[in-house]
Amino acid sequence: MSEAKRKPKIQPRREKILDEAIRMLGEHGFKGLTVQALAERCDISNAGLLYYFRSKDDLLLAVLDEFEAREREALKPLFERIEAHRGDPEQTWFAIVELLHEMVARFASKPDLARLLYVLQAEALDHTHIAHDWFGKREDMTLELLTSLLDRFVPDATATGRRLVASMHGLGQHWLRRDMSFDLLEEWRALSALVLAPQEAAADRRARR
Amino acid sequence: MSEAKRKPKIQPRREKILDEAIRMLGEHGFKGLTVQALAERCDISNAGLLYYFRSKDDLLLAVLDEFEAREREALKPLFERIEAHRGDPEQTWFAIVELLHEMVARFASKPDLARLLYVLQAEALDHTHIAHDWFGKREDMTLELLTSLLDRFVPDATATGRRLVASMHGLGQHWLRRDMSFDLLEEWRALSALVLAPQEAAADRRARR
Amino acid sequence: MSEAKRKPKIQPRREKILDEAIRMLGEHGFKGLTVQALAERCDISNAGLLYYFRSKDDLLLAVLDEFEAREREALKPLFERIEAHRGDPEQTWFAIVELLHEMVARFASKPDLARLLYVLQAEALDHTHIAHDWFGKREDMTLELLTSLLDRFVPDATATGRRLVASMHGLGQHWLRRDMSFDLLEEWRALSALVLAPQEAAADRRARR
Amino acid sequence: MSEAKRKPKIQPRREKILDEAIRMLGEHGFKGLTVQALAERCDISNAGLLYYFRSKDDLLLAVLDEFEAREREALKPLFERIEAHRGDPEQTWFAIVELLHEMVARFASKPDLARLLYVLQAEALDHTHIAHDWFGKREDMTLELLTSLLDRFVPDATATGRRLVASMHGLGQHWLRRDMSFDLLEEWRALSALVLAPQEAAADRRARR
DNA sequence: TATGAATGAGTTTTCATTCAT
DNA sequence: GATGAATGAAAACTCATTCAT
Repeated sequence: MSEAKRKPKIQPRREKILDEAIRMLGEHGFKGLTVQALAERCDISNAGLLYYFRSKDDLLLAVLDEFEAREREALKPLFERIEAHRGDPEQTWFAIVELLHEMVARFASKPDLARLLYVLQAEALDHTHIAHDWFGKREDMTLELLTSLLDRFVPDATATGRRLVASMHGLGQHWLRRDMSFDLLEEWRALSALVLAPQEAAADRRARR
Repeated sequence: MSEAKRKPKIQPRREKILDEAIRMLGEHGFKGLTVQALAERCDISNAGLLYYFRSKDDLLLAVLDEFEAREREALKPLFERIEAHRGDPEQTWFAIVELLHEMVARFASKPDLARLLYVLQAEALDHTHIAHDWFGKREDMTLELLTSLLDRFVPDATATGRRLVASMHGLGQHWLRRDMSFDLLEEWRALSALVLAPQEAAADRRARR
Repeated sequence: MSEAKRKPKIQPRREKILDEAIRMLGEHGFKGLTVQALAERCDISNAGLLYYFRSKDDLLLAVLDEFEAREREALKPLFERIEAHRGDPEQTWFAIVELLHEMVARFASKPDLARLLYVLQAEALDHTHIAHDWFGKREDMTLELLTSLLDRFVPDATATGRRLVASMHGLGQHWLRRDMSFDLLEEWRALSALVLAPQEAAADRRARR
Repeated sequence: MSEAKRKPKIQPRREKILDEAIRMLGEHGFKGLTVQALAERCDISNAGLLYYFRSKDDLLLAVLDEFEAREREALKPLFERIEAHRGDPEQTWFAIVELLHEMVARFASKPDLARLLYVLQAEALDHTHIAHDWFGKREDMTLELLTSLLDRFVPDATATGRRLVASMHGLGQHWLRRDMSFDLLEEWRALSALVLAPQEAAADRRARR
């Protein structure tokens, strides 16, 4: 019974705010979010919210870091698997494909996160946007990661990485814009297969030998 | 004489405002744009600007329509060529590929327009955004267009159209995010080729016969 | 009759605000003044006031400049008289004494200005205060002015100038603190006479010869 | 043993706060001081500070009383000497002059205290300021004190007292405003000598007899 | 056509203060 | 004694919009 009482406090305030902020940022973007509105949704006062995050800017950065931490956490086992199969190219390849798939699966299952990412990313195209650099670095890292993963399998790993990133994000946004009315995962499987086709073919050949 | 008079105002006020608005909207988005700032850049007063566009919302819609009109105008000859080659599948196919290429070429040569599109598109993911419907319709139309064009060549034209749209926009955004540091057209040629590969192959086969 | 109608607008808004600001700044200091309160007293909205002065800081600086301009204007004939008597030391001396007297007379007749000066001056002791530099410069100028005026009559003009400035301000503040309950001018005449006593004596001697 | 324990807290919290408050009040005035900022400098929490002083207002009054207590303590021997020499006018006179000198010497050696006094004094010109009455009383007492001391030596003791107070404070403020760039004590000796000149002369005459 | 003046509604942020622990 | 959490009230400033001229 004491558990029942504790329930509403199971999620400490800070977490609650971050959660709600992710949702609202995804809906209205950073400029469209008002501290007031966020506070209301968290059943806390305006000033109460700013007790946890000293400013709206700080909140944004905190949300972004939280977002990335969650992402990293969720993808961690996939990276480990890739590492584990390092000796076996075929298995590594499958692991990489699965990683790409899982990245998209995350968004498909948590559209809030997807919206957050795409809306802020576009807003942050503006060089004066507080999150501009954050997204710049993130893009760099993603690209580097993919490049290093694909390096063994692909002639121009950079270009292939870029194509994957671009089409993945493009598809994700398109999916959101169409109100999630098609099967994102299915489509991604097809599209990524096309992007990786030459390599698949090569892998195929290798496998048949 | 009337020409002489017009000279210093070669670009009438309304045009000037639209032009400047395109730039500024692309930089800061709709919410990031202030009437004041735009007016200043146009050497006009706050109230003066709103004489031309009754409200900030109206201005946005006007910009969007202007944008589409220019787009349509620029792409018109391409559509006409497709129409003209209607009888010859191979020529039609080439015309379609060239249309796709030209779409991207437009953005590569006018990054302002590209920014405008992507920034507003993301902002408009918000269902309450004034431009939400506009972008919804635009997406529908683009998709329908591509579907109808590809219908004769592709088994699942809808899916292929979607893939093209998604990867095109994804690549465009990626290009902006990377500060236009790679050759967008080159990359798009490669990526679109991959997306269209099965069809290319079929077209190839057809051509050899 | 049209004059009667114009009456309430005889003092344009900007002037009205400056006037009221002088009063309120003198009462509560800069930090104690709220834009809101000032706006109310001027029968204008918060935002309306900031239409004339872009920020509270700007307002302060404007007030200070206005203050100085009025001061300069009021003292101008005195300076001219000093200049006019340049050839006659005795007359010059009387003119200087009268200038000092008039400086104080201004404050005695406009306690608002006196309060403004003293309150802000103390606040601006803080090096980070917006008006810190302004008061620094003003002090320098006053000192230089007095020094140059006294130079012909006094061995250490700098020290004498300092003593005059110090005792003048000290007396003025004391007068305000005692709710203007004594005759400021009378006291200043006596105090300044003491400060200038050695010179008076010398002048006396000269005169008797 | 209890001494050993106290060592790291040689200066108990309350003292520390008062000390730091004197400094900060002197820098930014009462309105410019934030409880938060003061607490930080004292390595104590916001709420912790208000445990010692129930409110910011209380703190101010406590600081003021502390200030006066220290002042009284420091000047005590001087008063005693005056009292001791009561029978000998010449010695009494010298003791009074020394008292005035010591008052200024205190400020010269502790500019923090001087700033505190002048900044708050000016702020408190405002009738609604919490310390307004405190400073009113203080001024009264100082004046009464000087008047009673000078009464035996001077025709108009009130006026002479006023002149001393005024020029003393005026000089002190001027000294702070000029960033303590001249020798305050030297200047005060000269200025006070001028203010007391007629009496000095009389005392002189008396002494020669 | 165009503007100067003005505003209502809202935005982020600050601050003294409270209270349960 | 002391603190973390929280708040109500207010502050300066912004912004789209209106209106008389």
